[in-house]
Amino acid sequence: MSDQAIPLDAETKAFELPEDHRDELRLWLRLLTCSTLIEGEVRRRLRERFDVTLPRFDLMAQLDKAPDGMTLSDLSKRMMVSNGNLTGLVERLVSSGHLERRVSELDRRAQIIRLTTTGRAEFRTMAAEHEAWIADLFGGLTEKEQRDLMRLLAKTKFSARRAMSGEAA
Amino acid sequence: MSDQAIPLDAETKAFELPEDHRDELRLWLRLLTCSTLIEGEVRRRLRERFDVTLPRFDLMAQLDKAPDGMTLSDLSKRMMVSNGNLTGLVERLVSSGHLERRVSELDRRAQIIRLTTTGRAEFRTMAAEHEAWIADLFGGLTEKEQRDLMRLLAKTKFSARRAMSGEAA
DNA sequence: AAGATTTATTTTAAGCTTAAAACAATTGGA
DNA sequence: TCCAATTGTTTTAAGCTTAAAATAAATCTT
Repeated sequence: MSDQAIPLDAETKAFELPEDHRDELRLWLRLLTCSTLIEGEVRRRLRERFDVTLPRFDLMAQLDKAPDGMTLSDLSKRMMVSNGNLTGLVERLVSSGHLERRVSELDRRAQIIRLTTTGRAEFRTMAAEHEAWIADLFGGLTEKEQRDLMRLLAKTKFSARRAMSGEAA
Repeated sequence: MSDQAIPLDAETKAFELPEDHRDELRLWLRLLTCSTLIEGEVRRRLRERFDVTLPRFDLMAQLDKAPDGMTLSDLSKRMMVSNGNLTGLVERLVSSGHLERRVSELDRRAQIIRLTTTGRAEFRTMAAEHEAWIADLFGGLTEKEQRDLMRLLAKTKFSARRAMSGEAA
């Protein structure tokens, strides 16, 4: 009779055996590689073609969807970046004439940020080209593959959010 | 007879009609959201649990796989970051005793960077926990879904690389 | 209404990141 | 050999990013 018997039933976690999670790690690294690769290329092209940074483009993209403007807090939630980050970003885009800020009438702490006419026009030019780049970068996937990937990423997002909100699997 | 007749055959691109690429854009934004979400959480936990930044963790991860060390150039290729970026990162980790550098005997321009004994031990502690976090974050996907996602991301990476190397679809 | 809490934003300090220029050592020819 | 091109690294300038502290206005409680 063996002294170091290990339960055959994997569900029996009495010994808290270190499980092998290398597959999930590989999956994460691949997801990160894809994201980094594409983001880097988009960043490079935005700089090259329009002399604009990706964070500025992203900020303008959010505002383009909100004709009446948004507050900094709304923006920071949408963009998943810190409030302090936006302060500087908005400041630079106001200086360059792409954005305008006005104090909210309902809440004197808050500012409403909006695209200027120029800012909106410039953004739309960039956005059209940007959209074509993305289509090109994902062009090697069939429509079905794109749909499948879309679905799996939705599930991944949901899975991560649940794990982040502190639950049991 | 209509003046603004549009060719019924979508393949006939004589007019270069602006195509609709919103689906690819949505796919890209979802990929980016997943990546940002998970990366942010990993960053937060690394700081909270080990007081370490993600770039430092990533650098140590590369070096852990190379017992004999790597040059800065090798590292920058692997990590997809600039050389100048690594200079500072390595400098800080050498200061903290996690890394050591020695001049290559074959090429006096190059330095070989390695984990110190301490650095390696600390990294492995962190890596084990990190792996469990990732498994948790991806835990909502079945094994099949993980395999499918893996395959689709491989294809995405391939697609992006091809688009970046300047080819026709 | 006063005081406590929350919410919106800015500031600060530190670190990450890049592109471009500079520098240094190596390699490949003529 | 000498010189040009390449390769490995650092420096510089600018901008991005965050967490934490500070400030200010609104809201809630009693």
